[in-house]
Amino acid sequence: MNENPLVTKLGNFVDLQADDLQLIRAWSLPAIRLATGTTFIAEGDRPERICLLLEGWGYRYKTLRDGNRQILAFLLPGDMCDLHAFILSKADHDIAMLTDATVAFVSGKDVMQAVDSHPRLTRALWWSTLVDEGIAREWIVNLGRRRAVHRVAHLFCELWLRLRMLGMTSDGEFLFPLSQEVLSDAVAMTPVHVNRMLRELRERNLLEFRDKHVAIPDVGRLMSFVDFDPSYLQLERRDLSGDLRHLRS
Amino acid sequence: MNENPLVTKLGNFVDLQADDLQLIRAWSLPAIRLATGTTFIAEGDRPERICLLLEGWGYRYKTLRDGNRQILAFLLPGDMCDLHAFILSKADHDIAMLTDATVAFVSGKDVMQAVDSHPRLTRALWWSTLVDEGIAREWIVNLGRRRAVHRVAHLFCELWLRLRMLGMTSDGEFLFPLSQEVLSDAVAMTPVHVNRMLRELRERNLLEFRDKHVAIPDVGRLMSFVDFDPSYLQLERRDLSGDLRHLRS
DNA sequence: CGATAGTTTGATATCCTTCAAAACCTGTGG
DNA sequence: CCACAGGTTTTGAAGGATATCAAACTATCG
Repeated sequence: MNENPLVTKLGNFVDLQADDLQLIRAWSLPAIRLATGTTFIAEGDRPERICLLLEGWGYRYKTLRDGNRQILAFLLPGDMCDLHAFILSKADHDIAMLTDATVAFVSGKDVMQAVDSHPRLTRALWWSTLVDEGIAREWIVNLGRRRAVHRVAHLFCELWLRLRMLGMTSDGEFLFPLSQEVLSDAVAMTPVHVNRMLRELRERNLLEFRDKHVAIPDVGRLMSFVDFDPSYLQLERRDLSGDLRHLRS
Repeated sequence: MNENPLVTKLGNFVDLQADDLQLIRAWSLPAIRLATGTTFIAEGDRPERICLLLEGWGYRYKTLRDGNRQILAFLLPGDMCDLHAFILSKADHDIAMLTDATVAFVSGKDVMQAVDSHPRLTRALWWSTLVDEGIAREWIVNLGRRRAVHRVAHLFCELWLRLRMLGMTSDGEFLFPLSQEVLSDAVAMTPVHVNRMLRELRERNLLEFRDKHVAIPDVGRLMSFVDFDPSYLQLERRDLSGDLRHLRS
């Protein structure tokens, strides 16, 4: 967690070289504090700069006309929150902070220049947007085909692995700063029912809650409870064998 | 529909230059016929080549251990079916054909070389994966927050617009080769309930079915019925004003 | 014409929502 | 240190949307 979280994340895909690292570190300054609840991208915005999340939790969501909100993704340190909005030139959903956070704003021009001159970095950024897409697809499966208990449990498995990769877990537990209402908008249920499902998970000894922390007594048991398949998170270092070796280095 | 569908699609984002076009056209040969039901990517595969869909319908899906299937996306002409699987080096879901189809296989090496040498084309491909991500996110909203009737109606709005962009609609109608069972796996309902929702849409004069075609008597009415917001499909040509102009051309 | 897949309808079961209220926290001011 | 206010969590009871089960009907194709 001392390393720049974007470096940690992209390093999972390519061996970044000195100049790539320098670029990323330059992007990460100056660090800016944002308060819980700050919306920094609203649907329809045409962002001029890209927000890199360095610390704290954010989320993407859409609000329907009837006021219902669906959370599309949780944003964790290392995530470039609105890269897609910049590339597509127009945001199709809102992004806001769930906790106090620190971010850095990178000018879009800088990123696009880097894209044109650093193919290795470009591929790494592209890769990271594809991982996000994979997460979105698994979210579809979760909402479409899993029962309430499993839906909630699946989300905790995902968060566990993403946070662990960032070094933000310790001893089978992590900081979980979200209210049950926020959770309910992520798993598409009522807060009341989320509450009951959490109780069930507690009673099955799959999860424990203290202060604002979740503990997972036995990660393996939780994962087998939901039949969790982590491959969509692309956590294993890319395999270097095969045709691609010459493209890296 | 005479133009190469990938050119049509990417042309929506950048003005492709002669060499980009040449490359894409070269990718599109030789054209290969695939029969309905062919699976060409299974979860865990590490594809060496990328499949470009030229004609017909495909779909992405995941199958859970209990046998339930969730369709993640429909693939239409111009879609590079497994680009992400190639970039990520491992497929996290299956891809198969819903109709007879014609495709072209591009070697991954060729694509990656193009990526390193044609920044404009790279950005266009990246853009197209981001549009797919936007579609996936809207799918999340659809499954999470819309009632059955609206869920089905929303899907037809999306298909209408995507097909129209490709010139595959005529006169308020299009070829819809899917069974209600396939549809039910896309909208996460039982086939029985899909059937009832289709009846309701028919009774409301929002949709009509003949042979294997759907007709939408009044697209505007269908869209306002679901409160459909097309912005996630990124159909408007990218706005050329602002900081970005120098990056294009 | 029969076989097979897809569509349609009905009756009953269930998961989740909705509505309502109590209990519990957390911070704040007196 | 207590009282109080606002948000969050928890519990209960009843209703509704969708699933499940079962079967008839229809279309298509050899």
